[in-house]
Amino acid sequence: MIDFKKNYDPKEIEDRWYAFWEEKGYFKPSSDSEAPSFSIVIPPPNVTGSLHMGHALNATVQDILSRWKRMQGFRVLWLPGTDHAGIATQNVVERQISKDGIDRHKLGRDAFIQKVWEWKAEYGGRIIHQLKKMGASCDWSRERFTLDEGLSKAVREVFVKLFEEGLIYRDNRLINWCPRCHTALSDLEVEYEDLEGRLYYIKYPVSGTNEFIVVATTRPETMLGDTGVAVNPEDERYSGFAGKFLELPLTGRKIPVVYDQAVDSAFGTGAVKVTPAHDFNDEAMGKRHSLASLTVISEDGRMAAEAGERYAGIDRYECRKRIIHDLKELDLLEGEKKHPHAVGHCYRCKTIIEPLQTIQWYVKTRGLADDAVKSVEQGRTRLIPDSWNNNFYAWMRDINDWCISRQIWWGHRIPVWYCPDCKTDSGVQQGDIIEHVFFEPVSGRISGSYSELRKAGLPHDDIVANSKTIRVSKLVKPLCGKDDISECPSCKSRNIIRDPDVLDTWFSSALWPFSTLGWPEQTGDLKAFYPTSVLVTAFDILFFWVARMMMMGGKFMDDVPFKDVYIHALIRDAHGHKMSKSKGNVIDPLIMTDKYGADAFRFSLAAFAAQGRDIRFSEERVEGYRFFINKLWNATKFILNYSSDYKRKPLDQNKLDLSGRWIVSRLSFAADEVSRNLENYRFNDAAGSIYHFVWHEFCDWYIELSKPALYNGSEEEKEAVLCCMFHLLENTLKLLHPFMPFVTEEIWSLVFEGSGSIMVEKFPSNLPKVDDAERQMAYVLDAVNGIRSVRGELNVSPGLEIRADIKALSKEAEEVIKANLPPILKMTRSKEINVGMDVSRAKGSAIAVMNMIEIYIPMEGLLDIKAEVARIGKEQEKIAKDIMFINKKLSNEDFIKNAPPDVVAKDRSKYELLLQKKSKLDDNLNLLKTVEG
RNA sequence: AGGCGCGUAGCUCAGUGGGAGAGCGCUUCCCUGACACGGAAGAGGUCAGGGGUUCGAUACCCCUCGUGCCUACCA
Repeated sequence: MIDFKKNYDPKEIEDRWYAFWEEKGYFKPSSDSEAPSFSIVIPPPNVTGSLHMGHALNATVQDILSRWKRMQGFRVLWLPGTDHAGIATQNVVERQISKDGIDRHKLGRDAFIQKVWEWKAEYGGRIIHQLKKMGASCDWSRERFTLDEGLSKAVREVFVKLFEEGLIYRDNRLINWCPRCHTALSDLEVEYEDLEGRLYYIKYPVSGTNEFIVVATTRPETMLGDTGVAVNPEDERYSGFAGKFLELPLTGRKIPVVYDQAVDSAFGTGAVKVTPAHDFNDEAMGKRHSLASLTVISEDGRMAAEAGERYAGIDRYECRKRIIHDLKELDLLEGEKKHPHAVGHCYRCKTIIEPLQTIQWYVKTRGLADDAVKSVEQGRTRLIPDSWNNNFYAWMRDINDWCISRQIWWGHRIPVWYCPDCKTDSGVQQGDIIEHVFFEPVSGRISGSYSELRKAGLPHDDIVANSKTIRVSKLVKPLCGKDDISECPSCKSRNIIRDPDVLDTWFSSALWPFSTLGWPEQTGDLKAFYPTSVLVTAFDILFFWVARMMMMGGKFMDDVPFKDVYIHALIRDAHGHKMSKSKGNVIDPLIMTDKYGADAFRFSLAAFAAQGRDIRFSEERVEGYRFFINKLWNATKFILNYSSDYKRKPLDQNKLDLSGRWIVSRLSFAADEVSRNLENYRFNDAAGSIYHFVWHEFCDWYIELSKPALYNGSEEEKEAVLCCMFHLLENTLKLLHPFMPFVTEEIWSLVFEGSGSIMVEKFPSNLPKVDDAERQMAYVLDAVNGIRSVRGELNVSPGLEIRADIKALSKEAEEVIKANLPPILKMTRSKEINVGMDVSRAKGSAIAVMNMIEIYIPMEGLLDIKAEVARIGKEQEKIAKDIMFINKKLSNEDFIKNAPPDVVAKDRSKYELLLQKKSKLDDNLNLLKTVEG
């Protein structure tokens, strides 16, 4: 006899089973190369991250799919890993070393990177460990990191190829710059937030007159870089200013008035200052009118030398105050007012970004994006739910070139070198236009062009090693190669300078579906598992990541990276707010697994995961699913209680009684539902199907129906029931295993001792069905439900055993009920039930009218006639309403003419049934009234 | 401003061109030999509002209101 605890306790078993599976190698793809492949690459979590709700849902979905497919016989690979999160990781380590007063520049590039690797070795595995707690069946032997040697090789290969094809290029234009992270950011890495700003009205004197043009701006500090003022050509207020100049206050520079359609006359004063070096719109406007571009804010967010002596070196927001103050002194500030507007922030550190003109590397995305769109349009990649298609198309249509260079150290360094000793095509010495800024003075120099510094006697290596920033003019010819370059191929100089920038982390993530499988080598994994079967992700990285993988996959693999993209919801708190640390509404998934067990938590996430809607997380529901697991546990315990000396036999349908045939049929139905729903990524429906079967069919009905046979039945009856029970339990556990791996494995091991792990069992399909069981079972269900209703509604004491008379309206009904009397008696707490086609109502009986039977329950003078009349009357009313409704439909010629015949037929038979029921209710009611009960 | 979505039982949400379902909560009753993490019986909904298409609309179309998100702009 197995020692079965009263209630299920997940704590002691989860880690044990996880270790067991891993040790057995079950997470690795089977070596059966004939089996069809099923592959998933994990969306690599940030190596600095720890598991949050989003990861938990994401991992649960992937694990359900992986375990399910594995049980279906697929050769499953779920490949895990993390990304190196360039900016985030660098920030973490910089903070760490700054506690010891160390700046990364003092440490030097190589030593700093070494520090980051050390940090990664110590803390980088946290999220992996947390995924294991969730039960994730990833193949850890294939775990990858975006900075691994192999993945770095892939990055290099891709960069060089794109460079050679001209799809990667350098350009000098305005980009989003984070002054704190000290790097460029892509468009996507900027988050806009509404802030309460101020709109300042500033008077710009018109040269040679006493007039002013008043401009309105939210960023007065940028006026130092103004190179024009624009007005709308239609704006009559400004019609006379063509060709005139303004005197830019605080600088004395003369700037032109230009006319541009883009100016909104209704906003502010209808005149807008133009600062091409610090605003994206102004940059475009400047280009249209050939205005100069003057950078007045530098990379650290302080005013640059060009801002003038009075302002240079002070912070951009301090400068704003000073400008306002100075304008007031000059009486050039006409006014100011509150003005809410959206301001871009760095997605990593939340610092307000500064548009800056810099030279960066870009990927030309147009053609790649068009191909990605085609793969969705042609269905080679499906987005699920497909309501995302339009969003995807729209974004891809408007995509800008992708800025991929970052001015940080942690990441894939750009494989490009520059030779200062060569000349540009136009004959300029390249060393003259490569500018170095040192971290601290070297031989008394803090900056200068490469040529100058060499002339001043600094050795090449010192110049490079001490450079905080290297600005390489666009004119300098980049040297790019698969292998590192140590000498200039044309002039053979060994004094070459490597581009200091690294690539955007997403650049390497974009290669993830094939770089992790060994590309650029043509590996067996690549052949077996690319394209991957499905990508599971949330919509918030659809563009960041999914779109870019599609672009790169199409370009380098000539095939989509995944056939399906299942886009799951975002998890919000119970009030629908996004979870965030600052709001303090974060729920830690590990606390959930600790409190309720990983299985209950996973099942909840699956049950929440309806397509197309965000999830409001409710802890109560997790608790509810823990109860469900306990229910399963106790059902198992019940079976084992009565089977200690039972030897398991294969299911023989001929030996089953009606309830057995019925429940076997229901199981088959439930199994089909689970599979069908999983096929369609309907995880909530799949979870619901199995939940309903286990609780409301298996436990509520079959176990109860089988009790008489188990308690008092013959050996044969008992054996038939147990045989059925084990069939149900076995398949239920298998159906549940992808959702709840731990408890199913635990029960499996206890019940089906010696049969190995449930993980490698076959997922149920094509289970036996029984056609007529449902119809016949309806009589039994009606009998039980009818009697229970009467008992409940008339408050018959639960302990009181009653008698019931059942009038069967068909021979079949009579026979079925007679054959199933013991469970009906037990389930209705009846001591006696008379069944027959000629049974009639005894005086003082309560009444229940069902479809094929009528039930009379003698109340021994306790029947409250008035209450019973009211009860029956209420039911009559309901039926009368239904009859009226259907009658109206059936007497409508258009309905008969236009509705599908089966619908009409269905309504007709429903109508007949209702009429019958009504007449029976009428008869019984008359009886009640006329003969005083 | 444009786009997408949502509004169904007290709450959280499924759902479908043929008179609406679940879980939790609520009411009444029961520790009946798997389970009180349980069992039985109930109550509860103009499917946001208005219009249209249809024999028939909660579902499809349009409008309004409320609500959430995304994208762009905001001098």
